[in-house]
Amino acid sequence: MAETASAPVLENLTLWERVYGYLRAEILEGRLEPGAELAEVALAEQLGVSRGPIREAIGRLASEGLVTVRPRRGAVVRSLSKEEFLELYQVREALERMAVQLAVPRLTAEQLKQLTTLNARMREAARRGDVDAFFEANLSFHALLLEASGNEKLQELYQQLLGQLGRYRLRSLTLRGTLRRSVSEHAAILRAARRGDAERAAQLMAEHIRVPQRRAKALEEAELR
Amino acid sequence: MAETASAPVLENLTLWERVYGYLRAEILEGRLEPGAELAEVALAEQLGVSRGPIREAIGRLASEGLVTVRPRRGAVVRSLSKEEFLELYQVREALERMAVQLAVPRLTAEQLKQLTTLNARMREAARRGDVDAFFEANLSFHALLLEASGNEKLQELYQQLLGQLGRYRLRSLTLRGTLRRSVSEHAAILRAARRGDAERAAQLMAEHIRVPQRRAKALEEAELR
DNA sequence: CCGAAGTCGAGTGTTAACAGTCAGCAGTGT
DNA sequence: ACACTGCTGACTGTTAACACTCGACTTCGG
Repeated sequence: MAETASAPVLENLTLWERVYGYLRAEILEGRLEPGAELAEVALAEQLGVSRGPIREAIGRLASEGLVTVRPRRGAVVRSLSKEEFLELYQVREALERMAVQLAVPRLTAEQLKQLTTLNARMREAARRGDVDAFFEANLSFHALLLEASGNEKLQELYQQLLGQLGRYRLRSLTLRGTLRRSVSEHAAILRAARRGDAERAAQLMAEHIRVPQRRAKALEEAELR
Repeated sequence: MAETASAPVLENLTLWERVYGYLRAEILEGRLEPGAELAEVALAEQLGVSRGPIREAIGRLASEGLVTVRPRRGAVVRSLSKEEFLELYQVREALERMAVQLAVPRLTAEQLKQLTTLNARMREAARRGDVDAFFEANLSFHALLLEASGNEKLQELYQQLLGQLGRYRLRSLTLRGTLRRSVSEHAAILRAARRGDAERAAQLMAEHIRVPQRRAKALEEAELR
């Protein structure tokens, strides 16, 4: 799972944990698409383990919402309906609003600088039209705020949520105008944060996250990638 | 296995699902206290199944935060430190604030009436000093708001969170003055809701949930029940 | 040609046994 | 008395095999 190479940390993970990490990465990085079936026997042979650890890994993934198990009929990679997608986005809004509110009074000068740098990188990527670089910096920006909240449970739930949402990317979000708007919304959040106005920053973040929601609401089911 | 008697619903659940339900109830209803060990062999014998389903059930509970598994050293019912308790409460604040914001524009006259009735029941229980009745109505009040939000994922996470938090009850919350204050905060939320002022209602709910947080923050670790 | 009952196979749910690990304890040496 | 080493038992992690379910295909009757 994203091995930080050259780390001779002796891998003391149990088998099911490694299977879990493998499957999770396969799903999050899109090699297993929504709807794909997870056959226990096939996976067991492919990975060289028995079905026990496979089942435990799949159970865990199901509990986190990445796969759906239909009792006696096998597991499939979960696919989200438009309604489910919107619901998850509302939860994200709730969590991230709270994260900002908690983070603002705790932000160090160093963290503020990092956030500013990340937003500058996004502005630059938007100017070049480099969508991938934009989204990467964007992810870091939001992740840094979550980290700065100091609430580990909040971070954990947020990461889990992103895992489910991240596989779906709205085309309309890659428009250049949309990218630029996103940058200026971030800037406004940072201005409020520098003033120490947590309530205002949180409010702006909530509105910022509502933008993709409105876009998604206007889409047909099929357009959800 | 913990059959809800006189429910002839043909139980088509798999074994591990029933074990899961049994253990979950044991934990939530306090028969298994935080720190208690969950020995696989003992449970298997006690419930008349093999260790497989037991392991799957425990894995699921771990994923939901009700138990902690220490690899190769068994599972124990999770106990929360003061810091973890506070973190979870902040997450609850985030979710419930969002629930109210979503619920207010959707509330039917029927639901508003139910909420008013529940709050009246709480006022009456507070007057009598009937703490149990108070908390029961209080739970229903909050649950109804979550339901009215129309967001199933939000409800699911909320219930999961309550499962973790519910086992710890702060003594200071049972003081009569605290109960009365809670009732009037609910009333204020309902007034804002009737006006259709979602933002204000959400704000009041957030503050309402911050009260127990402040109480908990002032406590020593041991006093957390 | 169409529908219903029967059969078969693939795959999941469950079990029992094997293998390895960790905590605790006894014993030895300093 | 104390620390360290090596054993032992209990328990978890994993495996392979058995049992049963459900879907798909075949077959038979109308």
